[in-house]
Amino acid sequence: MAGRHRTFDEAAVLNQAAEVFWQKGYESSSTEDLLQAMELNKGSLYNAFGNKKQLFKTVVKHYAGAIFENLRNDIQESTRPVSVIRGFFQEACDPKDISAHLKGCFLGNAVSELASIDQELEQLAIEKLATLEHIFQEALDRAKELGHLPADFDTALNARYLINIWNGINVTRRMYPNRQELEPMLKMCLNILP
Amino acid sequence: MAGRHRTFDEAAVLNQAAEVFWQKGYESSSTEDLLQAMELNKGSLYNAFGNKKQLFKTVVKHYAGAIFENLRNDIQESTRPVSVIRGFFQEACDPKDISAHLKGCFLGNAVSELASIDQELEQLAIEKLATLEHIFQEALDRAKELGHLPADFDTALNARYLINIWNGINVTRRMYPNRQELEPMLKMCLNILP
DNA sequence: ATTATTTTTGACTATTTAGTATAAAATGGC
DNA sequence: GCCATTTTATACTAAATAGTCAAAAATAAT
Repeated sequence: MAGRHRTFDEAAVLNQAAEVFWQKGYESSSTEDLLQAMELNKGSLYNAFGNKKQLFKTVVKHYAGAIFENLRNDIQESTRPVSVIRGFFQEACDPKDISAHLKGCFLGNAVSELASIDQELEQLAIEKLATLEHIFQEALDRAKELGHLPADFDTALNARYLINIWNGINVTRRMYPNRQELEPMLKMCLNILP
Repeated sequence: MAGRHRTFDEAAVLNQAAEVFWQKGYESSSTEDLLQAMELNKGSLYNAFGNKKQLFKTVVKHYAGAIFENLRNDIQESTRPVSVIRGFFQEACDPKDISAHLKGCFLGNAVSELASIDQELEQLAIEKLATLEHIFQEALDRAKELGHLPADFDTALNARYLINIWNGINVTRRMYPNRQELEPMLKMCLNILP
């Protein structure tokens, strides 16, 4: 295996690309925007990632992979999985990084934007949102095992309820980008949990 | 006031433009797309509506005006305003026109897309979504007057809850574009209503 | 009828877009 | 050291983009 080595860190440039796609969406992120954020030259980008669409797919998988692994770990390691879920939603109402309010949910944005633009990319984003729903369900299942939820608690239905709240918050937080206007509503939404 | 008359129906071409913006979003709707759907020539469009951004503003106002007037009428005329709200959400789960599932909510899509692209257009969409929230509240207020809701029912909080469900459904319906997968979750969401 | 005003039409422009091509630089295997 | 291979750098292209312009067509007021 001869040849010159990559001079950039693949994970790092994918994170930079994720920021751009997250903030501007798919279509409005120009290759120039991406190149500048990733600090790459055109040849390097096309050589390493193919084209804009393939880059987006790689970025979504990289991004979702990282987020979901963290969340799954937090749930597995916690003795109170319901609290992890609550914290996940609380963070959306009151993010450390205020720009998160403006950016919303990367995956939800992608579904909205790409529905009539690119079926394949939309499906990828949908698949990842469904994975998040499934992680919610895993957390609820674990809470049930721990006796924190009643035996007849429908974890599938409630996980779907939660992903819907999540999808909602990520638009509603743009309407009301401050904790005070969101928290009472969120509290009400999460009344279904102990 | 001399001069040639308009040969097109303004409301009709705005509806056509709304279809395009609704389906493809703001940035991905090219002037060519709009021209073709509106069956206008370039000069006519720019003469009548200024530019793409102004057209979008006009379209949003036209669209929201029509929808909201209908919904307000339905609420005012009904003796069961809660049923009108339920019907509004039910329609989102099981639309007569299946393409509505793919298009989602025009206003919610606009908020998602435009957040980091155009502040002014985002604010307009947010304002219209807030109007929808306010219509929900009017309906709940009326239901309270009619004795359909308890005297201590917090209509503002519940209206915010409902707009969040609405924002959620419009992404979740893309994940599950069929009644069966949405209805049980929607039923659960609307358990807060009698 | 003439004239001032408005709409319609379609050609035109300057800019931006995603993606390509080609050559130089770097590197490992022999 | 040489050569095959890979990455990097940048100039380039073809297509699409939003928006302009000037002339023709239509109309109302005088």
